[in-house]
This record gives sequence, structure tokens and C-alpha cells, in this order.
Amino acid sequence: MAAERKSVAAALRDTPTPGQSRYGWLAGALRARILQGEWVPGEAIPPEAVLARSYGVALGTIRQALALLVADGLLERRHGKGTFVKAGLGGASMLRFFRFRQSGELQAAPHSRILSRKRRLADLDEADALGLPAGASVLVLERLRSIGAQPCLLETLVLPLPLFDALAESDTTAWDDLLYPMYQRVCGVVIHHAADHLSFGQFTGQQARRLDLEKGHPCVRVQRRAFDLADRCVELRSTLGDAFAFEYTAQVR
Amino acid sequence: MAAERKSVAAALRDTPTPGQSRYGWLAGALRARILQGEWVPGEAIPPEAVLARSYGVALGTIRQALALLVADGLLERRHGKGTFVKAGLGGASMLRFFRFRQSGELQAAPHSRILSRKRRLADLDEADALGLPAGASVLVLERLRSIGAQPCLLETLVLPLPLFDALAESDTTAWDDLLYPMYQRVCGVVIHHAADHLSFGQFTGQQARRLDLEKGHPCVRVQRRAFDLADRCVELRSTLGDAFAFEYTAQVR
DNA sequence: CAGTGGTCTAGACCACCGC
DNA sequence: CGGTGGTCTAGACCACTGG
Repeated sequence: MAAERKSVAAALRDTPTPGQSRYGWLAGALRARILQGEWVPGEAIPPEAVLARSYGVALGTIRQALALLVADGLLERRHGKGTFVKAGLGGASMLRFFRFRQSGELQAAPHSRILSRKRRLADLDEADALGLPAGASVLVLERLRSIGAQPCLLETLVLPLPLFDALAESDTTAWDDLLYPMYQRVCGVVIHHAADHLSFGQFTGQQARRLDLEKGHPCVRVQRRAFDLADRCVELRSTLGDAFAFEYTAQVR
Repeated sequence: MAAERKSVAAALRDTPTPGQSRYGWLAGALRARILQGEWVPGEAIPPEAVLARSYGVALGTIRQALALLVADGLLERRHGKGTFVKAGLGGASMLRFFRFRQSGELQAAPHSRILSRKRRLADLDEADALGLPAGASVLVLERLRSIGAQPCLLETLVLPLPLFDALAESDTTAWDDLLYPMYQRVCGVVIHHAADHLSFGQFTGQQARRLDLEKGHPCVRVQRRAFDLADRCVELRSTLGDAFAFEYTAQVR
């Protein structure tokens, strides 16, 4: 995350700058206004000229500040149109770890089914990761992702509960395939970035059954922590898939 | 790679600009001068003011051009000192995919041993990947990487041969643990970036023996293509390791 | 066409580095 | 101290977007 990140309160004080660059301070101030929801994702912030005038600063300075937030993934600039607050992560970015080759038919669309949903108390690791007090409750989901008729990924999600209450009751069969846009629409939660941790293991009998594999079959586990705009962890996700379908490319530098 | 990348010849023409920004053209021109070896890695290029004057351009413009090359990993700026051509990749970046926990002793230093070295003709895939003509010859190395007394990674390297001739005869027992700095020192080859492709499989009996594992043990394979400053692929590498020691974290956005 | 961001200029002053 | 890159200004003009 950007180095100039401060608490919202600190960033909002209008005293100019301590030992910091002016554009760094401006970036913090603008970030705070975005996090406060002054402009919703997808909406344009005021044009450079207006911002420059209102902060009493030259155009180039405001542009440097905006560049920081663009690099941070918070803003997006469109030539001739304006500067927009970015919407969150969209795509089915879990499947990028696997190649599931469709034999026969054309590549069928991936889809998802919720296998189970329940509330329970967060254990210590979960509470720690989600920044919850001890004894907080969470929503736990099991989810099966398939391509065509072939089940391929088995997922467990842990969501902090005051925040995701709206998902605790609604009809799961009506849910979207992609959860992140739904988080945003239904709960106002924007997923901004995530960290995926990969490891190998073996399927238990129960897990294997879900995916038409055998107990002990090699398995890739992707453990994800997903964060909102304010950099709070708001989703824990564990995804299991056939290790022989695993395929991932990493760029070095 | 940067969008403004052009052939060296095209970038060197001193006719100003077609429909391109001036700083984009400047970046291309400076890139070409770097690739031609006008300044060796680690050396400083002329200061902004000198460049600006010699290209007849404002300071801000030259700074934008330099910013592009910095983002590209070709240059590095040091406040108060100068702008330097970056040295290539350094670290033991293969081990980042694995956690080899040392039981007992403190973490021993990793080291490497060359198991075999031979010349042969490149097969079609290798020639294609390395951009060689059919029938070109390559140097093939087998290498065992260990931590303390524990062998943990088994590597096969394929190097294009006119370029790496200097490695075909020298005493392999005197080689460095880290190959990339040695490529640079001995062959003048700077590794600038690489792409790693991860997949899962099982060890053959011969491979397993090298690593004190059993035939059929789960195995992660990392296939790397490494590129020099001019973006030519100059190394193919296949690394095998115990899948149960695999541990990798990927940032999403 | 008016409004937006993108490029470029020609300066000024500051902060860091090494001698 | 002189030389380097880092910040900032107050403009000008260009290129893209949409009505």
C-alpha cells in the first residue's frame, strides 16, 4: 500500500504539511474523501483545475497527487472524460490458477452453487485476520464452482457478520456467479485487492466426492484474504482444486 | 514491456517525432543508448540538466522520459547522486516458491552443485523459445540446490551457445551459487526479467533419488524463461521441488 | 463546441550526497 | 560547498470526449 497512507482523521486535518511533500499530503486528503464515500465507485471526482484551485495549489502538484492514487488503484483517469473512482475487483480471478480443459463441447460458462450457509463464532485465527473482537460472529459459506457439468473448485468463505448481514438470509440460489460485484451491490463492500497463498495437499474423502475425485488425490489450496478500499480484510476464502489442473504464471520483476 | 519499445535503429533516428509524445520518443532514444552499452549497468547516465540541454528539451520532459525507464526497471534514481543503469536480477528467486524448514540447526546457507554439463542441438521448442535458428547448439546443465545438507531443488538449464561459450569449459566447481551475476560477469549477459510457469506432477525414480524422496512423490515444476535487457530470451530453466514444501503468495491487483 | 486530461515550458527553491 | 535529483509554480497549447 502507498507509503503516504495515514488514518482518515490524520489525513483530513487541513493544516498543510509537516515534513511531507505537498502532493503526498494532497493524495492522503483525497484518499480520505474517497474512503468516506464522498464519491461512489464509478463516479468522477472534480476536474484537476477545480481541485487545484480549491486546494490553492498548481496543476502539476494536483496531478502528482492523482498519479499516486492511480498507481494505488484507487482512481482511474480517462482522457477527455475525467478522473473516476475505481470499481473493485471484477473477474473470476480464482480460475486463473487452473486450466480446466473442456473435452468435446465448446468451453461452457463457469457457474457456482452454494452448498451450505451458516453463522458461527469466529475462531481466533479468523478473528485476527478479519480484525474482529474475540467472539464475533461470521457467515460461513461452502460453494461449488463448475464448468459445464464438471465440478472443479470447492470453496469455503468466511465473512464478518455485521457487515454481510444482507447475505445471511437472501435466497442463495438467486446469487450471482461472481461474488465481488454482489458484495458491492448488496452490502456496499468494494473489494480493492487481495493476497492469494498457494500450497499443495491431498483431498479428504468428503472433499474428493464433491469434485468426482478419489480420496487422497493431489490438491491445490488457494487461501485468499480480500481487502476493501480502506485496506480492511473483509473476506477469507479457501479454494481447493485438482493439482493436476494447476497452472500459473508469475512475472519476475 | 513498455509500449514505446521500438527497434534500436528506429529509436536512434534523430528526426524528432511522428505522432508520439516527445518524452516517449526520448525514452526510446535513451533505452537504445543503454542497450547499446553506452553506459554499463551500475553506471550513472548524465544528469537531467545535461540531457535536457543536449536534447533541447525542458527539464520536466526529460524527467517524464526517465520515469518511463525507471518504471520499466531499466534505470534507478538516487536522490543527490544520479540516475543509474540498473544491474540485473540478483537474488535466489527460485527459493521464493518453497519453504524448506530447517529442523534443528540455524538456517544454513543454500548452495548449488552442477551435476552435469553437455552441448547438444536445440530441439524445436527450445530453438523457438530462445529465438535460435533450427539446428543451433545449446549448453545444457543439471544442477542440484541444497540447504545445509538437505538437497531440495533439481534444475535443468538450457543456454544458447554462441552467447554462453565462456561457461562451456570453465571449472564448474568454482561457479557461483547465483548464476545471474555470473552470467553478467563472465558472459556480459544481464538478466532483466523472467516469467515463471508453475505446474504440478510427480517425480520419476531418478529425480526422486537426487532429492531423497520416493518415486511418484508430488512435485512442483517451475519453468522459467529469462530475458536480457533487449528482451531476448537467453535462458530456459526447469526447476523441480517437493510439492509439500511449496508455498507461494500472489498479490491480486 | 466547451470541458476534460495530456504534454511541455522555463524557471524557482528544497533536500540529499559526498568532498 | 557544488552537484544531484525532488518539489512546485503559472502558465501555454494539444488531443480526446460528448453534446
